[in-house]
Amino acid sequence: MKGSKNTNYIPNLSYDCVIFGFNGKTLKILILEYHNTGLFALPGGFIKKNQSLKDAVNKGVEDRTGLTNVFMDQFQIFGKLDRSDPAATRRILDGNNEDLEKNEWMMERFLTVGHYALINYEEVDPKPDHLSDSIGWYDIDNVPQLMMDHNEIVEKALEVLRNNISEKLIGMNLLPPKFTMKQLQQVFEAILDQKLRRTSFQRKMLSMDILERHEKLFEGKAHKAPFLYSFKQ
Amino acid sequence: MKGSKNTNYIPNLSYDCVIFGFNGKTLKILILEYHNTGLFALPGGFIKKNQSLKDAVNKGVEDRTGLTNVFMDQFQIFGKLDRSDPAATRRILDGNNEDLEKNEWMMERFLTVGHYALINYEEVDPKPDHLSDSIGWYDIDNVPQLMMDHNEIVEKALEVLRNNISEKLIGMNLLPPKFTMKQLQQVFEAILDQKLRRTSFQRKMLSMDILERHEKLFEGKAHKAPFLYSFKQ
DNA sequence: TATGTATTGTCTCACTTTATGACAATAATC
DNA sequence: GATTATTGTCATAAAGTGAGACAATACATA
Repeated sequence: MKGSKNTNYIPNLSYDCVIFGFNGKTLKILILEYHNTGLFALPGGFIKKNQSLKDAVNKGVEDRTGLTNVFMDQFQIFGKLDRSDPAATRRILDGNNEDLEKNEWMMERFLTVGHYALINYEEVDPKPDHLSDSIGWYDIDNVPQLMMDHNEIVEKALEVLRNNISEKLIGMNLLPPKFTMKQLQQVFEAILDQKLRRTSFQRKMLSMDILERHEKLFEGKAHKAPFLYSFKQ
Repeated sequence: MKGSKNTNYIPNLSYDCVIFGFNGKTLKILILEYHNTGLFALPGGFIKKNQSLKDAVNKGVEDRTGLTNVFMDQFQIFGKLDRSDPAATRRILDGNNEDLEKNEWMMERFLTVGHYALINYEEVDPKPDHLSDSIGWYDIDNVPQLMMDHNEIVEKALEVLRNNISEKLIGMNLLPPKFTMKQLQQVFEAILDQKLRRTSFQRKMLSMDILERHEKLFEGKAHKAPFLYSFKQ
């Protein structure tokens, strides 16, 4: 996008992605901060004219996390008239010494396609892109003020994640390939933001016939070692 | 959009809407046929540059059904590279003696925002728009071949409807304000495409405390008259 | 080596929800 | 007045869930 009129991208349309990770205790999301602006935002970008939406988002997430084959889903397009903020865009371009005139198209109204991604926190090495100072993990209940309507996008993403966790079993994407029952429970608890009963949870998970039991995990702790599990198939 | 370059609309972005109705027996959707083309399609359209996505879709549905305040929700954006079909668009414009050059922008790649709407079948008087020959109801299991990826959009819409019917109680939008328990059950059965148990269904609906019971409905049939219900609030 | 500690896997019992069938009530017909 | 089809509700069985109990066990400590 650097130093050119917009001949490459679909105009007026962007994507944003709420990237969830789980560090064993709390649910986190990736947020980036733009150079010299104090502006926080979700990772996002534009769709090339010869690129599918899916490819565009995958590419964006890969660039920022180094991960490929990330579980990801779009959940809503945000299309309000007043959601864009050209002043903020201008500040970002200014802060990076980008040519304003040549990026005029970015000041227009944008609709954005909201996505969420679930990734294994431990495998990720977030990298800031060329416009950003930093990219980092924030606890889901401690998200700073974000630009435009990005806070609303985060709220919606979390809502969708909560609705989907039980039926679609997508929580697996937040864990390493092998995990203990306790870890699985902690993921559910972090997403739903409520305590679950250990015995009921275990019974339910096992009865669903989706887990494969492996060797035990010896952590060196003074108690019975738990089994490791993976998702079947 | 008639006779102008595209200065009014967001380029490369459209909406399509799967409009569901229920005639008492089967679930139906509205499909339109373009003049002199034999092309069937979902009702859809473009978003004006100074119009929110929601307003655009509401307007489109109102124009075609005469209904305002229709229950509607977006469920997915379709963004594959090859989903557009400029040849079909050209046939539609040709069939209506529209100026091809002035509508050149319509031949570009489009992403579309899929919506579904639920309406009271009996209140609707579908009207073809100026490009269309006819608009009419089709049984959900007897949908003709549609242009572009519209069949896929219908499939997805139905899937989303099925997933949402139980938890979000959106089925009410398919019924008149007052209805019998049997009618309500028939809506569920049509959407889920499976028989439900009368007693369990009734008990569940009543236990949810969402229905208000009214006078009985005397249909002139030789059996006990059922109560009429409406949704609370 | 023996004992203590924290956590795990599983079981039990009470309680709630759901499935399935039974049955009386009733609006219209014969 | 008897018949018919459907409705509203109850009875019982089956399945699922909540809450706690308890033995098993991996390691720490003595």
